Order: sequence, then structure tokens, then C-alpha cells
Amino acid sequence: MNKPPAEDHRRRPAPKSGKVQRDLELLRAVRRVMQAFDLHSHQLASSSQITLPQLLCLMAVVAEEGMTSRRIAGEIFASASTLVGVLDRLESKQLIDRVRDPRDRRQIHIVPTEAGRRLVAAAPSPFGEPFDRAFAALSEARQRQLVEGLELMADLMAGPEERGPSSDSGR
Amino acid sequence: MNKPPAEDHRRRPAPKSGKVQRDLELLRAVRRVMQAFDLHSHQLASSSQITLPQLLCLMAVVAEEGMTSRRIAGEIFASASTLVGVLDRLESKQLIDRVRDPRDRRQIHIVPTEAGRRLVAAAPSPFGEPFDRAFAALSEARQRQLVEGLELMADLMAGPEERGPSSDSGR
DNA sequence: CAACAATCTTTTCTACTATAATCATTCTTC
DNA sequence: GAAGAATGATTATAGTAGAAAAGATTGTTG
Repeated sequence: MNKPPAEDHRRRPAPKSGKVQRDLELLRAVRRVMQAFDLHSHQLASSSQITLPQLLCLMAVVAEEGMTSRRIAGEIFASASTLVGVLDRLESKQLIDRVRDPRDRRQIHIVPTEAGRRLVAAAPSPFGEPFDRAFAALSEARQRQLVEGLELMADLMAGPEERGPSSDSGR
Repeated sequence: MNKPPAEDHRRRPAPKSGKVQRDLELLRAVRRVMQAFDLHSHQLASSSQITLPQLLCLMAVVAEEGMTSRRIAGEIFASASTLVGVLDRLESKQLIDRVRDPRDRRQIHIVPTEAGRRLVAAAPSPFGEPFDRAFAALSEARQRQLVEGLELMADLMAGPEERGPSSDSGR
């Protein structure tokens, strides 16, 4: 327990220019959210045989059936290649089916199976009951602060120009 | 909950119970932040030979030298096993050294190399200049909304009991 | 001192993520 | 109708992530 080295690195605690301080704070906040997210995802996997990204994907598929991989990727803010793995796992669990479009065989429509629909219907709350309770207990203002704070962060990081897959029909 | 036998599942657009709606909104906001974070991390890797998790780790190592792997994991909210890979990459880039404690050879103290300190000193802003500008342009209230919103989210997801290793009296 | 417990790091395994390259299919143009 | 562009899904590759288990070392106890 004793601080061993005791070599005098005459290293000042660093000026901490305020900006660095804030960056660190922000960096850690983002990491905490990401870690909590991953953590909960693993817990979910233990209890429900499905991870959070998979559930999010499945929810999107149930919400609107027959979407293409590309569409789904836009919906849940993931890249197309990421979807492949997620869809593979959902398919091997028989929660979705890949249906090739007979008219345009490049496209593959994703439809949920009965089991997939059931799972979403009985969906465990994506963030967990403890979160739901804690969130519900917040004041309206705090709830908005949370949601808008997150969205603001996302906007700022992604840059104002690239705002999701909105109907930007310019190809 | 107990859904009475649904005889009419003719694919209505789904009731969207408000809660589901909000969950989806939140889920996507988190995903957007994570995606933006990863995206920027890759860009950073191209320009600075270091990814965001690596930079965060290195910053922690420079801020307080000689920490053990476990300590650092706590500081940056990662698991111990995750740190191994990050430290491996930092070490192979010769930005840190692993120094075995002579007294307790289980422990390994992480110290930055000169190159590591230089890199942090000349640190590219972790979130990028565009973000910095956009953030600085926000009102004080909005800035706080962003930071506190993120932290609130992390608190709620992690649960109130596990509140990071905040060593208020440590330094 | 030998057996066991505790602690710290690393390895192994699975999953998620993105970019770039590849494959299959359709559309366009001549 | 064939060459080439365009579009959609997938694979290849690499970084990141956590859990579980293994490895190494130290401390404790009989």
C-alpha cells in the first residue's frame, strides 16, 4: 500500500488548462455511457439471448417489415457492414428471415419470424427496469436535459451537415 | 404485459406507446454518440497515429505516472482486460513502458515515454477542432446541458451505487 | 515450509464497429 | 444485346470491448 517508487519525478500536476480538464470530463462521460451500454448489453444477452444492438435491429425490423439491410443501417445508425454480422446472428437464432426480392435480386428484405415478433413484444426494456424507474423519477426538465444533451453531443460530434439519413435525395 | 389473445394482427403501424418511442429515441441518440466517437477515433488514428481510447489512456498515464493497469481501467472506465490491448498498442508504438514493481512483481507500473509525453502535450483536441468550436459557441447553459446530460445518462445506466472511482480527496 | 487464499495481469473467446475491397445483379448506353 | 456504370450485400481486415479463465506472484496459516 505504501507508495513505492518515491522517485522524484519532478513532474508538476500539470497546469490543467481548464479546456483539458473539460475534455477529460467529456471523454470520460462518453466512455461511461458506452461502457454502461456494453455492460447492459452483456447482461441482456445472458437473460434474453439477445444483445442490445441485436434488439435494436430487431425492433426496427418489427417496426417496419421488409426493410433492406441498408435501410435498417440508416435507422439504427450503423454501417451496412456492421449489420451483416448482427443479421447473421439474428438469423441463426431464427428471429428474422432474409428474403430475396424476386424482382430485384440485389435486394434482400428482412422480415421478423414469429419468434422475433414475440421477443420484441415481450421486449425487456432496452435500458433495463432500473433505468426506466430512475428516468421516470426525474423531472420533466431533467429528462429533457438528458435526451437533448445526448442529441446535442451527437450533433456536435457528427458535424451539423451530416444529420442522419434524412431524405437527402441528391445522389 | 398480458396481451389478450390478439386475433387481429393485421400489421398496424404499432401503437407506439410513447415509452417505446422514447426508448428508441434514446437508443438512437446513444448510438449516434458512440458512432461519432468511433468515427472520430478512426480519423484521429489516420492523422495522429493514435486512437481515441489510446489517447484517453495515455492522457491518464501522463496525468499520473506509475499507475497500475487496474488503476487506469478505473480512471477511464474500461475493464482490465480491455486495457491490455490498449496498453499493448501504446507500448508497441513506444509511447509507454511497462515497469514491473520490484517489490511486488504482480504489479506493473505504466509510465509514459518521452514520446508519449510529447504526444499528449501536443495533443490534438480529443474531439476535434470542429467540435471544440461548436461547443465553445454554445451558451453556458447549453454546455452544461450537454455535459450533465451525458453524466446523468451514465449515472442512470450504471446505477447509483457504482459511481466510478471518484477520488475527491486523492490528489 | 507447504497449502491455500488473495491480488494483479494476461489470454481466450465472442461480439460489435468501420473502411475498403469484392461479388452479384440491375440499369444505361450504344 | 454486350460493355460499363450503379447499386446492394457481403467479405477482409483491424481496433475495441467485456467475461471468464488461466498465469504469476504474494500473503497467510497450519
